[in-house]
Amino acid sequence: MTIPSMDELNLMHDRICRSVNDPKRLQIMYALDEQPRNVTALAQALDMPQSTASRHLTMLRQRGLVVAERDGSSVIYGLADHRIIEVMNMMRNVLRELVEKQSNAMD
Amino acid sequence: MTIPSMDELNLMHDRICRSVNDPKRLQIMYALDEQPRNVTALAQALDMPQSTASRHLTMLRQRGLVVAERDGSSVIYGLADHRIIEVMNMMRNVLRELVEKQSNAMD
DNA sequence: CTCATGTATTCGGATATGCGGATAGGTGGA
DNA sequence: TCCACCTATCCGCATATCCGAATACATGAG
Repeated sequence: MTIPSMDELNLMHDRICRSVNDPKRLQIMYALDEQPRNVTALAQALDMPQSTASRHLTMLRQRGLVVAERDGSSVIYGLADHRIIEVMNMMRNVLRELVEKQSNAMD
Repeated sequence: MTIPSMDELNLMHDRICRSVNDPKRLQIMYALDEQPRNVTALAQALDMPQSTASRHLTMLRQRGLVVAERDGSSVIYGLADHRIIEVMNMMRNVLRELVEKQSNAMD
């Protein structure tokens, strides 16, 4: 894997990093990975206003991280690619190490 | 790996997602992984103002993603954990799939 | 002590982002 | 066609983020 060009970095930032740069969106993606849902159900499950859930879903959908499928009058949202979860889980692992190092530094 | 709590998501966002949410910081981390450097050298290599490089480095350092070591009058910065690169590379892979899907969708 | 060099921070201003109530728009059943 | 329900968007406002020149601060050499 070579060193990425600025073009690739810009694209990566715009599509993925931005998407992941909000705790509620992280929460939404984990929830959708666990179980696809419509906006209302998602908003209720995560205890957030419908407009907030819809806004985030629209954003994630535009970036291609989330997929929408119409089902009657509602729209079922699902995760486009499970590897997004793997990316986030890897970030969790890195985080753990960071926190650990930080505690050691207090000695 | 269990579903993360909001606390963990907030921490993850604050420490890692935020750090990664800027193309120049992505660039900086790849550069430091390839070769630790001082601020001036880094700024020159990446063709950005010294103040910009320093500001980003300070930010990454506070989050623990980057490590600083004094060497005389200069400060050598390096990547704290190579797995950060792995996270970014995984994002690149996901990105490729997204872009591919997007092209197919144009048929 | 003074200078040269490298680093960190300040500053004003532009831009981006998030929020959530209110509202408009779409969909299917009766 | 009317209604109930679900979804998307609008709006005003608050906050966060980034920039880069200028400036302050730190370090080591002479």
